[in-house]
Amino acid sequence: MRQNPERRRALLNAAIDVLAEDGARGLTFRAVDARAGVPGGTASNYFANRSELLLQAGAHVHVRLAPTEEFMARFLDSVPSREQTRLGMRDLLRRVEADRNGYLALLELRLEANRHPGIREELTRTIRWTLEENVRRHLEGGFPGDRNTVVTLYLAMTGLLVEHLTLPDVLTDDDPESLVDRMVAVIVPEGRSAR
Amino acid sequence: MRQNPERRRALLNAAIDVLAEDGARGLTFRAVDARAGVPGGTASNYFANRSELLLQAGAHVHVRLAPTEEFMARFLDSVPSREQTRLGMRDLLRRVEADRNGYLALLELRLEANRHPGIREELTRTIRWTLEENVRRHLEGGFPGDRNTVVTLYLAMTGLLVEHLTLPDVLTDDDPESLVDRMVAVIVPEGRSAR
DNA sequence: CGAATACCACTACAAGTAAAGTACTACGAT
DNA sequence: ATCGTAGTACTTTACTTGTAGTGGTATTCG
Repeated sequence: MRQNPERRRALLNAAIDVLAEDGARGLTFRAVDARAGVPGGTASNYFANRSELLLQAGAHVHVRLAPTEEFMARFLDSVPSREQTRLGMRDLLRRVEADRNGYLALLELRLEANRHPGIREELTRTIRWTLEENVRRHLEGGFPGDRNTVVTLYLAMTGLLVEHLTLPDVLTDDDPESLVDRMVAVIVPEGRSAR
Repeated sequence: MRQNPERRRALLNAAIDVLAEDGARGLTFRAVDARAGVPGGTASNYFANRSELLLQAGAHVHVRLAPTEEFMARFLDSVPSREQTRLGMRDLLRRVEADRNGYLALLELRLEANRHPGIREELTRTIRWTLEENVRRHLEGGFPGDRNTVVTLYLAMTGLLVEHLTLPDVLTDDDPESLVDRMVAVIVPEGRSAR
């Protein structure tokens, strides 16, 4: 088993792109080699088997999709309001559009989770933590709405991203940005926090 | 090319189950044969190639997931209210839980849509029509809320179903039914129609 | 009523494809 | 000089597909 961490990262990024572009069906060692631009057989030397590759790709996807520290700092410093929440959702949309493959790979991994308990645990833990962090920051920061508001927002945003990435022409009357705006307007109350 | 419609339907149902259980990676003619309990080579005789199989499975999934006529009639006869909307969402959840594989296959097909324009068109057309029908019925029926309400509800419900089917333990504090209830409470205004 | 025909189920085969794993050589860094 | 890695090449295995061929059944026509 080879150890070069830089190359390992490159292979994981390639695996994420392969997942997004060719689906779980296309995720083979050789396909990852090709996508990473390394000679055939390399991925074999870095991952014991397909499951191991999937698992590590699942962990790496969150690194790629995480918000920048800079944005988080700015968000936490702001005056809590519905408008700030709107900007937060817009930033999420922007990040996903900037790394379309990352989020598509996450969707592929969600479906793989039905078959691989290891991946299910990994994704559940990470996504659950992210959601709970969002709830905590929202409530402690004094943003308008309660837990249900945040959870509903999370679900609607998930639906929007799925729709936008897989069947963009279903919601073609609206560009996704204004769709986000109107979604926030429906879900988040206007005033300060309810509780 | 064989024509027996009963057998064709059985093969399509088997294809949907294979998609859900083994993913796009596992969808081969032989796997469909095995799942349908027919001798090997049968699916080859009913579908020209894999794309054709996917396309017809995509069309058939909507047949499996469609609400019963009986429910629709009862819904249309009811007095419009947030409570009725809640029951409608609960029924959707019930249907999806009753045909878990159908909805999972739909998610697999959504991801395949990124690669097959034919499937993308098929799914876009059907899902778009369904959404627009929901909007129309909601508004014409005098249910509370406007277009944004219905679209937001659709997106949140999509997110909820994705979450519930792929990573059920992310939202484990709440059983999905009460989650639906609270989601509707957040999104749909209490009173009669706003416009 | 019987025979012919058309369709289908099922078995079996043949060939092609691709994926995985590993052995081997060369190279570079320590 | 040695250890770990890059890169190449080969072998083996497994899987998938497509189709030919056979036998059975239902339907239609004389």
